[in-house]
Amino acid sequence: MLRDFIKLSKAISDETRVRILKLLENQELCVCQLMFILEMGQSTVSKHLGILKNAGLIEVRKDWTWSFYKLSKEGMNTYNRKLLKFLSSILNDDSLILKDEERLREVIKKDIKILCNIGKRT
Amino acid sequence: MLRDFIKLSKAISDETRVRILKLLENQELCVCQLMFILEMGQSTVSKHLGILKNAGLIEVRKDWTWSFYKLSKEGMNTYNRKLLKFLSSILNDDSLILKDEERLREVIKKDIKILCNIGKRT
DNA sequence: TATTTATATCCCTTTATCACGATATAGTGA
DNA sequence: TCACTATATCGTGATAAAGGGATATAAATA
Repeated sequence: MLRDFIKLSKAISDETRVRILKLLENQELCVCQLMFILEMGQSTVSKHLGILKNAGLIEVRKDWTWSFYKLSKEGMNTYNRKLLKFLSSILNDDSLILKDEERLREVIKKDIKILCNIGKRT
Repeated sequence: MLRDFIKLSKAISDETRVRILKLLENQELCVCQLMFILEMGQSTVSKHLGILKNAGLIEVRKDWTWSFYKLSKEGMNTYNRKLLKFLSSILNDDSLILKDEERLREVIKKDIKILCNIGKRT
């Protein structure tokens, strides 16, 4: 349906959301980890994740007190599957994407408990 | 580059522009023909065509007094080529797209000179 | 040259989107 | 139960996009 396609298309028409998708290609991440990498407020990150989830591109896994987001694997329609595959093939040498991945490597070295508290006090 | 991808993505994040692209899959069309099919004002159609052209998805051919738009063939980057191919594979059974193609068949039966005058007086 | 025609551009109004702070919710641990 | 934490949602102001009328431009024609 055209409306579904537009919804999907709008979901990826935002720099922050593309950055999130590219980050999630590496591994699942929680909101506070993304806050740290993207240097954005909690409500902003959460809303972007909501839009991506609503478009069916990502899914959540609740673990302890954190919500871990990852790229959708199952139950995806044709558009979404093709799109994620396409996305994974592009932008891998983009400077901003590379910078984000650099920051991702920092993040996964830190204890998530400490990181999220740091994130909260900035 | 991420910015280019976002620009492309925004270009296809609008129902009217996707309808235009799907119409141009059939054949090249001028502004007044699109006005008739889409039932939209001249400035609106022209602006959408400008956005698609700016994103590199379509190109113009001036013939007589008309500007005929068609899908880009050459000089396209990877994103655009892949995207147009993807677009051609989807939405072909969407009701609105089918309705547009129905209307397209009407349009190409008419003399373009008469059609464009009709379009102007509505 | 003056006029008509097709299209592009400008301007305005309405609507959508983004980012953020504040608040709500839901689960954890004391 | 009460405080704490991670996330979601609400409200708001700023910016961007959509649609359309009015105007500008450029080519064709009288």
